[in-house]
Amino acid sequence: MATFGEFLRAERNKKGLNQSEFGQPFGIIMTEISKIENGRKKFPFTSLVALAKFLGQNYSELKNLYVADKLVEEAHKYECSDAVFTVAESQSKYLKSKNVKQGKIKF
Amino acid sequence: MATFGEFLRAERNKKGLNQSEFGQPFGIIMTEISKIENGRKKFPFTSLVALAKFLGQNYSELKNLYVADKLVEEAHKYECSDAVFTVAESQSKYLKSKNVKQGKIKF
DNA sequence: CGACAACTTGCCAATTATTAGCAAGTTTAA
DNA sequence: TTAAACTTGCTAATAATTGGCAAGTTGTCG
Repeated sequence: MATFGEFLRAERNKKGLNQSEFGQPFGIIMTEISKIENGRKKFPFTSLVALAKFLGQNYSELKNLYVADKLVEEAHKYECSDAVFTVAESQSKYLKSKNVKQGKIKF
Repeated sequence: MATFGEFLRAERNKKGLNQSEFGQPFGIIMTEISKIENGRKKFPFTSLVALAKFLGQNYSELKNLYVADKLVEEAHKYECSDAVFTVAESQSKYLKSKNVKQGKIKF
């Protein structure tokens, strides 16, 4: 499992495109693609649906990869052990069960 | 496993303090503590060490709780399933192994 | 029903973070 | 050495987060 940037670079190479060509469909210029592949900035979330189509991949899975990247960055920023992801998962489950009980189906 | 805000509120109640008193040692006024307990804004990270001491708790565990809260918020913002946390963990492990191979011990 | 303490929320200005794009520099391969 | 592909530094614009005050709730006690 690679980072989102590395994943993008691999997909781009599969298609034999350079950064300029790859960015075209999303209106992203070469230098931005470079920064994205190198993890210096995020792929714009608003283009993620288009990206999934372009890559012929499942949107939800792609989104998971995308968001996971952010989570990892956050965890490393705070120098957390990987245990933090387990804690997060149980907090998430807790929140959902709480909201179900309160009738807030919004999850 | 509760949210960080709920956790704080529980700890405060254990000590029998009101929000004003609880915020005192960290220089945080009542309305801010309220927002923090209700998850409307973050406890300042710069005071987390002091908080751990004040609560007599292990700093790393407290930090995990604190950061996990952020991760959950992010995951929900993007409407991700809990699978995202597992993906994140494996991405994190991948990054670490990659950095070890490159001699960057910085994790 | 007041009155008071404890708490929540809305709003705003100020700080902080993130972004897009260009310019300049680096790498790679012929 | 040259050119294409890529990376990085810088800056102005945009977006996100914060602290604090004011105004509004809630809950309890007499």
